[in-house]
Formats: sequence, C-alpha cells, structure tokens
Amino acid sequence: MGKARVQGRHAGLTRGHVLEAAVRLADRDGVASLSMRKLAAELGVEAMTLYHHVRNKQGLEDAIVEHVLAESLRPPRAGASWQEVVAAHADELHRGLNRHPGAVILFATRPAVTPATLVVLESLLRVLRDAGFAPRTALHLIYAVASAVVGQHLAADGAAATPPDAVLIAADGLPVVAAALADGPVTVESRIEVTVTALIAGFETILARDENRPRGMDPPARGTGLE
Amino acid sequence: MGKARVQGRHAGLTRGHVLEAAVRLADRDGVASLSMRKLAAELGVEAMTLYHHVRNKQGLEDAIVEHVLAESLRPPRAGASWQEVVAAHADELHRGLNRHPGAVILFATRPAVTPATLVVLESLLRVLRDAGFAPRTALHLIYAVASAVVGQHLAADGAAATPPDAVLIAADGLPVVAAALADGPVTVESRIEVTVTALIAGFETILARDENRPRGMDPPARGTGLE
DNA sequence: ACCTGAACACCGTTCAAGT
DNA sequence: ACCTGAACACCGTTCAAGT
Repeated sequence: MGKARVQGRHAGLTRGHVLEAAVRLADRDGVASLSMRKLAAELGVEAMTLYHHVRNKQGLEDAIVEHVLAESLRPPRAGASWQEVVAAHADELHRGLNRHPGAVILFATRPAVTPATLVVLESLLRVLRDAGFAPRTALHLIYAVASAVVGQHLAADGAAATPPDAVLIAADGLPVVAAALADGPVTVESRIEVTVTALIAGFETILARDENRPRGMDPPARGTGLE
Repeated sequence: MGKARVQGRHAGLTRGHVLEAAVRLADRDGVASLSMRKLAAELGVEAMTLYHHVRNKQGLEDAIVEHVLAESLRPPRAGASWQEVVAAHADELHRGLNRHPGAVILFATRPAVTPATLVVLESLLRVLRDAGFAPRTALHLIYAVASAVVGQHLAADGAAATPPDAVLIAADGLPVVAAALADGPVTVESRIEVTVTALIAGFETILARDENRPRGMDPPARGTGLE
C-alpha cells in the first residue's frame, strides 16, 4: 500500500502533532470516542508509538486541557477594573470551550495546575488584591467564575442531549417552570452572562463588607445555612 | 460451589437492587471503574441480566443520578426566605455529593431532567417568583447555584488528585498565589459557601434592579464584557 | 531513540438459546 | 419473563524485538 512504514524509521512525529490531532479528534467526535488506537491511526502510526510522546491516556487528556487553556487565556488588560478583568477572563474561558467542545468534559475532570496557568492565576489575583480583596477571597472568586463557566458548558451539553420537547411536556402542570422556558431555550451565553454578572455583583458586596473590617482579619462566613 | 444458579431460575433481582449496588460500587471505586460486568458479578449474576433492568450503561448512569437526587433534595421549607431556600438547596446538593462521591462526575455529564427533579425545581422557582424574580431569572439562579455546587465538587476532586506540595512548589515566585494558599488548603465547603453567598448577594442586587423596572419587561443584560 | 507486533486483561452490547 | 453463554468489536497498556 505504500502507506506502511519500515520499523525503526522515524515518523517525524512530535508531541505537538499528537496533541493537535488529539484536540481535532476530540472536537469532532468527543473525548469519549477518542482512543489511543484511533489517534494513532489518524497519525498513520501504531498505537504504541504515542507512548513515546505522552505518558499515558491521562497524560494526553491533561495535555489537551493545557493546550486549550494556553490558546485561550490572556493576561489581564492593564488599567482595566477588576470587574472587567474577571468578565474578560470568563469570556476567554467561554470562547475556548466553544472552540473546543470536545475538551469541556476534561476541564471538569482534570485539574490543569501547570506553571503556565499559575502565572495567569497570579496576574488575576494581583488585580483583585490591588482592588482590595484578600488573596484567599480573590482565589475563591476566580475559582467560582471558572467553575461557573465550565459548569454551564457541561450543563448545556447535557441539556442538548435531551430533546427540548420532552422537557416542555414534562413541564406540563408546572406553571413556573413552563413560564421560565416560554421565552425560548436558555442558551449557554445567557447562563454564563447572568451567573458571572451575579458573581461580580456578589463579590462587590463581599468586598464592601470586608473593607469595613480591620486589616488582617479573615472574612468570617456569613450565615447562609451552609454549615 | 453452590453459587451457580440454574438458567431460567429467577434471581429475584429488581431494578432497586441493581441501582443500590451500582451506587455502592461507584462510591467505593469511582464510576470510571464501574462496569456492567463487575456490577453483575457483585450481584451474583451474568452481565447480560442487567439489561433486563436497565436500558444500557448510560441508562444506569442516569438512574444513579436520579437516585442520588431523589435521596438528597427536599421541598423548600415553608415560610423561609428565598435566600434561605436557595442556601438550603445548595446544601442538600452538597451533602448528596459528599455522600456519593462516585456520582459527582455523572452530575456533570447527565442532565437529570426527570419528573421528580422538575417538581422540586417548580417549588424552588415558585419561592423565587413570589419573592419578585421573573421566572427566567429564577431559573438562571437555580442553574447557577446547582452548577456552582457541582463544579466546586469536580474541581475539588481534581485538586485532590494532584499532590498539594506540587502546587506550593509551582507557586514559588508567585506571591499572591502563595498568599492565597498560605492559610491552608481550600476546602470544598469553603468554596461552595463563598460562591453561594456571592451568588445570593449578586441576585439580591439583580432583584433590586429589576423591581425598579416596569412589570413584564425582560431584564436587559448588564454590561460585563461578555458579548 | 523511535517505532512495531503480539499479547494480556479488560470493555459494552447483540443474539440465540435455555427454563 | 428472566437469565445465560458465546461471540463481536472494541479498549489501554506491557513487553520484547526490530532498526
């Protein structure tokens, strides 16, 4: 067939090629159907060859997450307010997940604590600290926004899997649910926008409260019934 | 061996037994290692037998989610404020995921739109509507809280998989990250509590804004840079 | 160093067959 | 109706072997 390569001959395969193909396949068919064997076939290589460029399948998945994050996140714009920086961060994450739908589940599963992401995190936290947030509260804010964005993508993917008609029928006899769905389907964009808007407004409140406290004190929990 | 059962003899297996065993195995070893074959073995039955009680593996996973939700969610307490109701809902979800760690990933993956969960949703939305929220805003609020809770559990599970020392070492040279982590590890409880507190405060702001608008108008998006 | 081929220990699911 | 056994088409990964 001419396609066969002689053993020992270099395929010229690099980690970058492997990753690029993995992301492409994941976006096309979903991570669930991404296998080491299929990925190898796509690259014209035996499955075992991949293990020279990636520790194992988990390592491949981690690399996909890093790849998408590196491609999506940018340092905060100088001079922007913390609200703008947080909203922009959410938007970058959202666009990244939109561009790479296959990677969404991996974002929920793999931690992605790499030097590169930590540098971005540091720059975000610095903006928040300069705005008056305690470092730990700032971390909570970033965590909250990130997992809100990922969570809404996950939920939207799940919702897309169930036919909307089924929901409308099931909502029969549930007037408020029906009213909420009456204005058309709830989009990921609207869910993320509302959630991020609420989080920013909520942390504005938390910031205002904390600034009235003596410095160096840990923000005590407000009673929410969550104990 | 005595354990072998004659073909055609009823094993007395019910859907309830299958589900209970599935949840137990998922909690013990994680869903990733839960297989139809292992589950069948645990029940002293052949793998194919399970297909009489469950459509397929995806159906089994959906059933696990429903099972955990049914066990965890309760109708809102009469007379409670909307803030208390929302916080209690988050807490119930949080406890359910704590009790069934194996199910967490399934919550991120499977939608869980069942008659039972829709009834709970209706009761929650009713409380929020009575408090002055537009139905759709109320839905956004519940969505935001639910995926915040699930998201924080997912992130916590992912973080638990990476050794905290590695993070501290990587955080070297990143003073604000280091400061945020200095007070000890960030727990799921604190992450959920802060996030839910922020969301409640944020939606209080949104509610106050909407109430100053003429009735029947859709809440326009506030500029967050998310467009 | 990089790639292969065979093998091991698994999967979910279908299908025909048993009682 | 409920359960089984064999089979199909897959998996990730190890290991020894090739150049």
